[in-house]
Amino acid sequence: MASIKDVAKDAGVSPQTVSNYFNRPSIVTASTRLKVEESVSRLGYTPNASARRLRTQRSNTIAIGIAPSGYSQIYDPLLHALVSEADAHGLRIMLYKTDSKSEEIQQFASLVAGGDVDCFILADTDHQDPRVSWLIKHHQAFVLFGRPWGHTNLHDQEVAWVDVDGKQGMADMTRHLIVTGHRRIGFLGWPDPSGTGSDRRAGWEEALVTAKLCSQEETASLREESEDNIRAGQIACTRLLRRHPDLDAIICVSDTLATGARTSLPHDHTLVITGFDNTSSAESLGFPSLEQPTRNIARELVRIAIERIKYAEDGLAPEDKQHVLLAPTVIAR
Amino acid sequence: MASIKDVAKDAGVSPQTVSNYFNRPSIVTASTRLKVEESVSRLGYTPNASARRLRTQRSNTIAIGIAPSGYSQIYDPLLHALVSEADAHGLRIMLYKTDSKSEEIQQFASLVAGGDVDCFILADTDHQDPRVSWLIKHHQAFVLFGRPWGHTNLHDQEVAWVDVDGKQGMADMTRHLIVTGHRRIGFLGWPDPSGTGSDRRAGWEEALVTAKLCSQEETASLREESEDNIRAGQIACTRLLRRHPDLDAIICVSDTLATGARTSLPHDHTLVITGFDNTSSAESLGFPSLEQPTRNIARELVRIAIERIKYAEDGLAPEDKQHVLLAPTVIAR
DNA sequence: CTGTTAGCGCATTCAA
DNA sequence: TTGAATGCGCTAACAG
Repeated sequence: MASIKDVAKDAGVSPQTVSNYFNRPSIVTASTRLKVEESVSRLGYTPNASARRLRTQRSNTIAIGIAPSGYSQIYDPLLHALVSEADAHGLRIMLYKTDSKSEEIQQFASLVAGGDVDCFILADTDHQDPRVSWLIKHHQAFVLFGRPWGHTNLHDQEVAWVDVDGKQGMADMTRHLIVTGHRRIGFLGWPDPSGTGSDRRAGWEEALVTAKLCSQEETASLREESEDNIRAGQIACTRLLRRHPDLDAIICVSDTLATGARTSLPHDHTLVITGFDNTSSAESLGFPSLEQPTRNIARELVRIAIERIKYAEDGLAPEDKQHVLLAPTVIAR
Repeated sequence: MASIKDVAKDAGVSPQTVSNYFNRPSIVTASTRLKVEESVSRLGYTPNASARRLRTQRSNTIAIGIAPSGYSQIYDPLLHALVSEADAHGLRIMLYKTDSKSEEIQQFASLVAGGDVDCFILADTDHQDPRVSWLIKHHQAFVLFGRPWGHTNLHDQEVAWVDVDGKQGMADMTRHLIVTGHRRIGFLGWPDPSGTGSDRRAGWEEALVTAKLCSQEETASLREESEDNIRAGQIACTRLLRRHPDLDAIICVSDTLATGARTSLPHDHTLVITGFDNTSSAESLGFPSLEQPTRNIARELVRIAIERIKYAEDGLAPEDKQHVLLAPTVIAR
């Protein structure tokens, strides 16, 4: 494996010049640059990342925690988009395991001390999340995917986040149903407390009340709560329809609940069910849903990650937005 | 950030002893070990991974390529399982972007030269895959997820792989249908050439013929081919049923096609549809499916990865199986 | 069993 | 503008 010395020897310059060629090309003479360039390509030289990391104390790596089994907030398409986006900025994505929040803090400690990671992306944070406290205390760069619900100050400059505007999306979906002729629109949500759940519900409520389709008080009766699984969704949907047989649409907080609702109805039922996430279930069962702006989420996460790394190192405060809310897209079906 | 020297000073031993404590604990006296242990925990010391990598010339990292958009063979649950399994062996998972096979080889070159990766896991390889040739030529450790279909010698010791035994799974599913009273069992598959597709189809054929439910020649009429999307599955299912209205079950090569088939039928239709992968669609639509042995796949991939790394470095030939076929599980519904 | 010496590959001082 | 020295943190040899 060729090292910087081999290249230097081959090009007839000092190792330092080769280093400069990569890191500060502007200070190398054009003619020298040419010689180095040729040697580099001839020897197929690539700088050794570990050595560079040891020297610069920077890993150029973003770490993402993923829960080993079942549901994690970082969904597959987002991971793809993140890898692509990170790659475009010369950053690498590393995965680490997180069974619990306390275990995750252990991982932070070892990854940081090991010099393996410059910035963390965490999902599913809440009020006074111990992980967030730990990261702030240790001046470790991080970005949240999802607002830290319940955080006293959602716009705390120490806590950067990117989130999907569920309220906006649900309001858009509600308006879509209204303008396509629906008048009695129910809602299937998650039980409190759920920041994301309340936010999404608020979108439905506001759009409904604004359109004067019901009063604020009535909304409570037009909705049901359910755990996020198909069977529970079926039951909740049945309960809701028993109370309000006149509904002509039900907006669900997730595709999972929408799937439950859909499958609890006879196939030829005209009731419209809508979901959230536009998963393959939504496509297969043919119900409308809201699609997350995955590409933009990744772009913003990486942009902010880079700024946070600079901030953590040089202490220079980031100028651009550190709190980004992106609206999902209505997929009509 | 505490370094090995700090720990050594604190514990009153040499840095080397601290190093031994971590890497060859057996050669350190119990009493010394205790002292070191205390200092380590007091200072919160974690070895610097970059320094260790530079020194040992090993990254302890497995790289997985993921396609930036859309479908990749490495599905989400497998990624989770891999992270968990790798963690248990002190290995880390790194993701890299792969738009095309030629781009992927570029990535290989830079990741290897940068000392970032010890072993690659690749999916979706075929006959004379240029990526595989490159890796072998450069003595780079790798494992395939999925057999290299068309490879002259599937049990070439240079090419290790882990795969799911689709044929076995499909045969199991077919037998499951037979013993639960089905006699006319059709098949919805992918168009040739598809190694995975033919393999799965063979499972259905063999089980059917073995049970003397039809002759080998008849099977050709009992099946339809379709691209792997829902709409195409609906159409193919309709076509098949027009030809064979007497079918009492249809085995599909994927949950996607099964979803198409299922939704093309009236809700109260008694025809049984089965899929492959046991996705949320299978659960939501309530059709039987085959579940991939994710946990075991991850375990085998990591085990083989470790052996391949040793092999690539010390040249000592791996003893254990380098070609593993794992059967999926029938999820009856 | 422990301590000393040396160097992995690179980038940042300085001096020329 | 280029070259020579130094050390990031660690571990493999060796010597004690």
